[in-house]
Parts: sequence; structure tokens; C-alpha cells
Amino acid sequence: MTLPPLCEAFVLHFGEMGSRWGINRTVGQIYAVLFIAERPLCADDIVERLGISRSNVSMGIKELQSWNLLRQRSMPGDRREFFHTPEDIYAIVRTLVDERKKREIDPTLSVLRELLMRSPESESERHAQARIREMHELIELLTSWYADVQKLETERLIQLLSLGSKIVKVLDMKDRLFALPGGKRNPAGKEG
Amino acid sequence: MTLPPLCEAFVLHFGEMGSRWGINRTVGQIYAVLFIAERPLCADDIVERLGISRSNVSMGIKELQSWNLLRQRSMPGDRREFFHTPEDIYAIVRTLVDERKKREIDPTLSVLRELLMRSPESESERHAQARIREMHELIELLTSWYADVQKLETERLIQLLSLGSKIVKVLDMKDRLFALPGGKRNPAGKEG
DNA sequence: CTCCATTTTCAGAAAAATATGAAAATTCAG
DNA sequence: CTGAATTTTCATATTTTTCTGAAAATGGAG
Repeated sequence: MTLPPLCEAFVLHFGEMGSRWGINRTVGQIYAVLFIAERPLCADDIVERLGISRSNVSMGIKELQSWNLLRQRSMPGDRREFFHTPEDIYAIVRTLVDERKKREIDPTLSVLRELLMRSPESESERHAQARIREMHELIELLTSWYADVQKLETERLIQLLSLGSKIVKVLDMKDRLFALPGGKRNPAGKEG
Repeated sequence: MTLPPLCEAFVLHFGEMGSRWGINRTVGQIYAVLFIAERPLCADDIVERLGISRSNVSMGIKELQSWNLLRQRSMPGDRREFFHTPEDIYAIVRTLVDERKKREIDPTLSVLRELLMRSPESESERHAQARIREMHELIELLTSWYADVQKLETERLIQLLSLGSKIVKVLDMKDRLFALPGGKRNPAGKEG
């Protein structure tokens, strides 16, 4: 690896983390290198920085592209392709979450739904279905929350995240305000 | 595998998903079996249901225990240990998130912090640090949001999730209400 | 303590995932 | 078109992870 110490440490950690996330170490390292690079890099730049084979880089890039995580740029008078990550880190996280959802949550939801449609043929299947239903409902709740929050501009999202659970106080306040005239109007906290 | 078809389908899918989450297939399957079981199971019950070796089950259980995902129970007059998952699925998710945070986010934060303390020794290190700083800030934001929301009772959490981004409207309302008397009082949306 | 049921450990087998180099394919200037 | 530069593919080598059976450890009951 031919990276300055600080960069090397980052890249190594990122690779390590990647491997706990079901992404392979090398792919994680390639991403890390691109993330901190000052300029778009071509495949051979990555080969040099990570000291891995050209073909490995090629496959890693392909993998990252399939996750929509890379931008591509070609320089005039140079046949090589140059890769970089989006500037906006919020955009990166959105992509990451969207892709994981697409690959993991959506297929799971559809399997769970299919299982919930079946008629249980024994007591144990009946019980399994009840558990699966709980899981399905929870995932639906989280998913629809995400679908909703995803639409916010970054500005708003940050505002919301910064508030954290203090939001609950705001909610209480709202409830109290609107509850004054005619008693409990909306006890479950749901809106139209 | 000796499971009714519905259970088998669930267990297989769960194992498959587990392997994308850095958990190995078998461990995922063991968890799935326990999750849908009608009663606590002993290691041999799992051996029978999944058709894997006793030692594999033993290691899988150990792994799940290290994640705090299992409850244990012993039956009077029976020396075997029986395992089950918590009833409350929200509690399960909380545990899961807590553990992942502990193992993945916390170490990453500390590495990033350490890297940010160093003095960059080149332009490329300076740039890397700037990128790392952005990442660090984003993770801090998400983490502190989670730390905050984690404290809510399940009831409240569901309420919050159900609202989704509609919460922003409530915020706007609040801002407008309190802005009336004396102009912009809290433009950044932060409280406390 | 001994005995026996049970669980855990662990070295090595088996399987799966990754990495490589060589060859094939692509791309584009001339 | 040709040919050089570059990228991709793919069979196989390498490494890593997972799984197993045998042996060791544990933990009560008697």
C-alpha cells in the first residue's frame, strides 16, 4: 500500500468495517480510497495505492457501481476512466440506505407477505405466522417512516435529527394545544 | 431440516439474509428457529430442526448470546438449557441496534476521532482529514439522534415513527406559533 | 467422589469467498 | 481496417470461513 499514514489507517479501518457489513474488505478499501481522494482516480491509481491486482480492482469497481456508489468521469485525451464518490456525504448515505433497502428489506417483505398469505397447517405454523406478522408489521413501520423521511431535503433532515426525541415534547405541546377545546381529539397521535 | 414448510421457508430466508449482514447463515437460521418456536428449545431441538451438527449449534448459540439476543431457561428436573428469543419484537430490535452500534459505530468513531487529532503532513492528508471530518460529523449526528430516540418507550417510538415526515409540519406550526410575538426566536430549530 | 448427561472446545476437513494472471474483449486514434 | 491502450472475464490458486467429530470440560445426582 502506498498511502500516507493517515490515509492508510482510514482505508484499513474502512475495509475492516466493510467486511462486517457483508461487503468484502477490498471493495471497502477501494471505496475508502476514492472517498478521501483529492481527485478522481483511474483503476491503476487504485492498484498502486492498495497494492492489489488490476483485475481485483476491476471487479471491485463493478461491485461499487452496482451499488450506485461511484461517479465516473473521462478526461479529454485520456482513454482511462476516472472514478470518484459524490461530494455530498448525505447523498452518499441516502444511496447506501436505498440500495440496502432494495436488496435486503424489499425481498424480505415480499417473502414475509407470501408466508402470511398461506394457510397454516398446524399449530406450530399458526404460531410462526403470528411471529412473522409481528416482524412484518415492524418492518413496514420502519420502512414507511424511512420512505417519508427520505423525501425531506437535507436541511430539514438535519433539523429533524438534531431535535432527536425532543420532538416528542413538541408533539405533546401540539396535542395539548389542540386538545383544549374538545377533550382527547387524537389520542393515538396519528394524523390524516 | 425437519420443519413444517412455512417455518422452513422463513428459516431459509432468514439465514440467507443473515449472511448478507455479516452474520453467518447457520447463526441466522438458529435465530430464526428460536424466533418462531412455540416454546424454548434446547440445543438438540435445534440440531434436529436444522440438521446441523451439535457443535455447530453450540457455537451458534454462543454467538447469539454474545449479541445478547437470547434468553435462557432451565426446566426443573431437566439438565438441558432451553433458549428462546424475547417476546417483544421492539426489544429485540433495540438490542440488535445497540449491539451493532457498540461493535461497529463506536470503534469507527474512535478511529475517526483519532485520525482527526493528527496533524496532516501533506496536502492529500489534509484533504483526507476534511472528508473524514464530514463523515465523523454525520455519524455523530445519527448516533446522537439514536441515543435520544432510544430512550423513548415503545409506545412513543411508534407514535413518532408513524408520523414520519409529517413531524416537519408540526415543527413548522410550532415555529410559527412561537415566532408570532417576537420574530425569529429559534431559527436553527434547536431546543434546550 | 463417581457416574452420566450435557455442553464446550478445537484441530482439521469441507466449503465458500476472494484474488490473481493470462487471455479475450473493447475502444478508439489513425 | 489495424494496432495499441485499456478493461473485463474467467479458470484456477489462495485465503478465509464454516462445519464437524472426537475429546475434554462441566455440572449435578447419588
